[in-house]
Parts: sequence; C-alpha cells; structure tokens
Amino acid sequence: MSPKLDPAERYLDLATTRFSELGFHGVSLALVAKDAGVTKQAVLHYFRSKERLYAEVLNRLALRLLAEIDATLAPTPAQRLIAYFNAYAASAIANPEDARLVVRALLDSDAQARSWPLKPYLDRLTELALQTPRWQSASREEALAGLYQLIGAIQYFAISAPTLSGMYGKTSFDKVQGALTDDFRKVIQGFEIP
Amino acid sequence: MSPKLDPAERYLDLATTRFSELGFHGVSLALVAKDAGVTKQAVLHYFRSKERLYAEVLNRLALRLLAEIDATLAPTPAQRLIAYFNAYAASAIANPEDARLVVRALLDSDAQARSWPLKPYLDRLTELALQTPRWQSASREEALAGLYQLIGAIQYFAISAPTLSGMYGKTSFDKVQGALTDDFRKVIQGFEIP
DNA sequence: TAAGTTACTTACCGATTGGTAAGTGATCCG
DNA sequence: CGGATCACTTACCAATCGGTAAGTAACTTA
Repeated sequence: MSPKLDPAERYLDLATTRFSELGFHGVSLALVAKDAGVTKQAVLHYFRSKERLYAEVLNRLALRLLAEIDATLAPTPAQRLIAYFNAYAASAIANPEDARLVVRALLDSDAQARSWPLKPYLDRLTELALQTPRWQSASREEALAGLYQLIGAIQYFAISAPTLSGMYGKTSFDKVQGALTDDFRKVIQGFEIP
Repeated sequence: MSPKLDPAERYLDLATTRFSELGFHGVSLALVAKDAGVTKQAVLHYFRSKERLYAEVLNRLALRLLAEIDATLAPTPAQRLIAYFNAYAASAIANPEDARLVVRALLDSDAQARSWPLKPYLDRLTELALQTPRWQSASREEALAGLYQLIGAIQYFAISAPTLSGMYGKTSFDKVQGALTDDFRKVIQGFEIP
C-alpha cells in the first residue's frame, strides 16, 4: 500500500506544505514532526537545522519548476512560453502550494543579492522570453521584468482563488483561467493577434 | 524638529515596516519595541496583543489604499483605472512596503472566509473594472480575477525589483515601469489601442 | 493643590523555540 | 556471529515568545 517512501523525502513533502501555508517563521520543527508522527529530532536527523530544511524545500521546488519548462514543447519560443504559462496557471490554480512557496521565498529574500535558489528557473525563462516577438528587441532587464509580471499575475491569482471563493461564495474561479491566459498570449505575442 | 507624532502612530509605522519585511510570525513585540527604543509593554499598552497590532496595521493600510483610488480622477472609468494602476505601480516600485504587506496578508489569510480588511479596497476596484471595455460584459468574478492579475503583476514586480537589482546588478528597473503599465493599459482597454 | 490620566517601566510567568547529547532497537553486511 | 549503520527516541538546554501585574514619573485638569 505505502510506496515505502524515503523518510527524508516524506519529511520534505510535509515541510513543503507547512512552509507554503505558514512561511518560514510560522513553521516549527515540532509541527512538521507532528505531521509525520515522529519527534522533531527525527527531522533534525536528516536536515541539521530548520534553515537547511527550508533550503532543501526550495531547492527541490526549483528543480521541479525547471524540469517543467524543459518538458514543454512547441514549435516557436513564443508558443512554448505560452504553453508553459498555460500549464503553469492550470496547475497553480489546482494546487497553489508551489506558488505560495515561490512568493514567500521572494518576500523573504531581502534586497541583498543572496544566493537565491530560484534564479536558474528565472534565467531559463528569460532566455525563452528574449526570443518572443514581445521582447526580442528588448533588454534582458525588460524581458525579466515582463516575465515577473506574468508570473506574478498567475501566482497572485492562484494564491487568491481560495480566499476569493471564501469571500464571494464557491463560484468557480477556475473557469476564469481561460480568459486570463488568453490575455497573456496576447502580451507575449506583442499584441499581434494571429 | 520631531513633529511630536502620536506614540501609537509611531509604533504602528515601525510595526508596518517590520511586518512587511518579516511577516506576522517573523516579528516579535520585542523587535518593534526595540525599533522604537522602548520596552514591549509600551507597545502592548496601545495594542493589547500582537494580533491587534497586526490588524491595526492592515486596517490603516486598507484605508490608505482606498483613499488613493478615490483620489484618482479621469474622464472615463477605464482611464481612471489606468491612471490608478500607473500611480500605484510607480509608488509600489518606489516603496514596496505596502505591496509586501498586501501579499503577506493574502498569503496568511487561509481559504476560509475570514473577515479580510482589504476587501473594501478590492470591491471598489471591481466596480470600476466592470465599467471598462475589457470587463463591461463580464461577470463580477471575471472582473475580480482580471484585477487580481493586474495587481499581482504590479506587486510581484515591485517586490522583486530589489532582489533583481541585487542579482543582476544595480540596473535601473524603474525605467522598465513605463513598458509594463503600457501592457496593462492595453489589457484594460480590451486590446483596442486608441 | 489634589485627583486623574498618560506613557511608560520593572518584574515575572508558563509555554514554546531551535538545537545538543546520549542512548536504543532494528536491519544490513562481512 | 559481530560490528556498523540507520532511524529514530528520551532527556535536556538556554533563549525567546506573548502576555499579566503592579508600580512610577510626568503631565493635565477641576
């Protein structure tokens, strides 16, 4: 029945959920341990501190995000970027856990340039963006800024959806997704609707 | 020299900064007190608990945001919305503190419909959005979702700007702002470039 | 001048925090 | 069979957490 998951991997999963819900400061080792049904020393056995546990959670997330870009195939860079954002928006709305983590990581990383685990993911996206009509003649900074807006729009909406449903009734906000990604398609294609 | 600021107001200002930097769980009463050069009981004298202090910070923020919408004047609803977002983007990039707070508040409010202090602000914006070409024939949910994307794009970029500058050098990301708000203008106007 | 009121302070509390040290039972390997 | 490794546990720690209680010095008001 149980797939005999590596204990460290299991703790990492539970920590991922908790960190996405409560943020770094809101999560205690005891809470993660309680979720796993062990003592906190069991968690510390694998990750020597709370900092390392959190770093590992972010590293794993970055790898997952990077893999999803590479798994997206389409004829042109613009179409590939659109396909990626479509898939990302869909999965983010269905499961906002990753989006919450990314935003929290963004908020918690201060202005100083510390090593930020999500940088490779953004670099990969930037390369792609620079080959689209919207940003082909733009600077790297402009492309990066544009991407941040698109990612922000998706993540923000994904994070808000549960709260919105709570405030405005259980209306199906997932149906809205089609319209929004349509806007993105137009932005990426430089407002030249094919 | 000192404008003889109300002590409670001063603590509120300092708490706002700290909560935006570190989130609710990351801020201790002792930290805010240390910033103010007093003991934590001085802070507790005005706000009877940390929860109340945080709630007051959010309430004040919501009032400020609401006032800024009302202060934005333009002939048509679409132009007013565009003007507001332009002004908001500019101030958010210049000072991301408010944006950080809003995003943190959004992350920390769980899916359950609890009383969310920023709701009136969003309601006001939604009313405005429903009168623009982009959403005039849309449902309330669609308009709200669209707004969330725009707000998300602005706030996300504003929050990221310092980190981006840290990672990619002190390039002036504020110059990018013009281009991004241009995209928004087109979205709001329903991709009908005047 | 006496009585509040304001704006704090010191003293203290139990609970929780991240982390260390030392041990224990089960499983693996030669 | 015996040592090593694995996956934990119990025991413990100083520091910090939010919050209560009681007191005090300065200022305001009747």
